[in-house]
Amino acid sequence: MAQKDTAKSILNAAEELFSERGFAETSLRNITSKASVNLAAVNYHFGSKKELIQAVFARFLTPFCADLDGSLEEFEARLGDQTPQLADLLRLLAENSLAAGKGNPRRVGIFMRLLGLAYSQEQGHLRKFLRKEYGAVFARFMSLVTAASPELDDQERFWRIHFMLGATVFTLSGVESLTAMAEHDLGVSTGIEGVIDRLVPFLSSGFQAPHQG
Amino acid sequence: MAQKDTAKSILNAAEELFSERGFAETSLRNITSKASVNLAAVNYHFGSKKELIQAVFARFLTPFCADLDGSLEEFEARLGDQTPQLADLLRLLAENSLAAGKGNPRRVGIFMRLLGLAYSQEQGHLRKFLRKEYGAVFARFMSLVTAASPELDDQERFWRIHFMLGATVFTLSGVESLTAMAEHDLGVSTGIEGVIDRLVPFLSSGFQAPHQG
DNA sequence: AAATGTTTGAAACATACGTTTCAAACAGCG
DNA sequence: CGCTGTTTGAAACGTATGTTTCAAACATTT
Repeated sequence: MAQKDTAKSILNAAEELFSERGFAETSLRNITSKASVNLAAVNYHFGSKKELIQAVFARFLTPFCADLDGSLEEFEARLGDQTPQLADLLRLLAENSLAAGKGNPRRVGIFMRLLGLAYSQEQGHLRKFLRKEYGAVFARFMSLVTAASPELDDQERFWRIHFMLGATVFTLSGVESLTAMAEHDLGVSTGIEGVIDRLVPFLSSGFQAPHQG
Repeated sequence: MAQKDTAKSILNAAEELFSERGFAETSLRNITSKASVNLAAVNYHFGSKKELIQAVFARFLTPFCADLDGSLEEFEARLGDQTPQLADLLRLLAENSLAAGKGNPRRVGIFMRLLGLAYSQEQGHLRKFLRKEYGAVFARFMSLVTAASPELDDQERFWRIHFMLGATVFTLSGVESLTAMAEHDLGVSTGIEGVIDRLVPFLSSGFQAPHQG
């Protein structure tokens, strides 16, 4: 049983360290010593650091996207030819995200931070990998968002989608330090579910703001 | 005249490379070869890589924050004891940001990306530096935002501010690739001013969304 | 139990990094 | 000009990185 434990320990350590410090700032020696395995084990099990990075994403995204695709299937079926509601789509996404990190609520924040890093750091291989591997589910979700906002022209919708994406990635990325800050300054504590509960109305309202042509 | 040119060339190259690839992924050799100066010039003029990073931020933020502080002074005076409007505050911030990158519109995007990196990468020294150096202006702006939203409780306001921050940083960070994407997919091109014109209504509407207590 | 294929451990490898050194080139000024 | 302090250039330094090597340990099958 110690066989798979090595690879899994490496993934666990890498996931956490990458999300805390970025990819280039995290050395294989950092990872292997946190995971209590030998340095060579990374190259043995994953081939290279690049492939380790991709494996970290794959371990989270593959089941997540499969589940999301199922949820979308069901959502579309239940919808028939009705117009979807944006808030429902956001809720669906939120439910799936929370479910993906079940057992460990920190996982969602960690992963949002990783996604942010994937786009802010120069990891060309990662972007290609993500698009190739998970682009289809993303496109399916987006076409539902389009159906949910027939009043917007393509340009306005394009930008508002990215405004929503930014608000979400940014706040959920930093959800740990932000909740700590809120607790320190305001004396209240909220879990990630609480943040999402506040985020959805914000996004819905912004996305459906009056369109000044 | 070649004296100050060396330091300035280094700052220009560093600003661009840091924003493209992050801090750790950009080596001093990358910077000095892009700037066409000797490697040792960085340590001579700035002391260390850390101090170079801080100098890049200082060159942009020091004049920006001074101008912003002036604008806020004027805004508060003009306001008297009226309640400020959030949209006006956002517009004021946008005007100052655009003015800071006058001559080079790319500059705003570059700098947003740098600010994003400052918070997403593990650069503890940078966060301390920024807070110490520019925290006061930030706090002044925030207290106006608080005055502009008396209907929100502290917690809701706290989160909505960060939602706005996220949408802004994320979209303006990637404004170059996003406008390219919009042009490719939708056949239209918008400058950063156009993006900000779309962003402000989105943020205002989200920030003032009905508060479900 | 023996043999085989898989996984680990300790060490070395080549390379790239930030930083330092020190002599040469340059500036401004008496 | 000759001098002094500042800036540059080429090379080296020490350290840390990703990767490779190869023998030892292990697990699995016959």
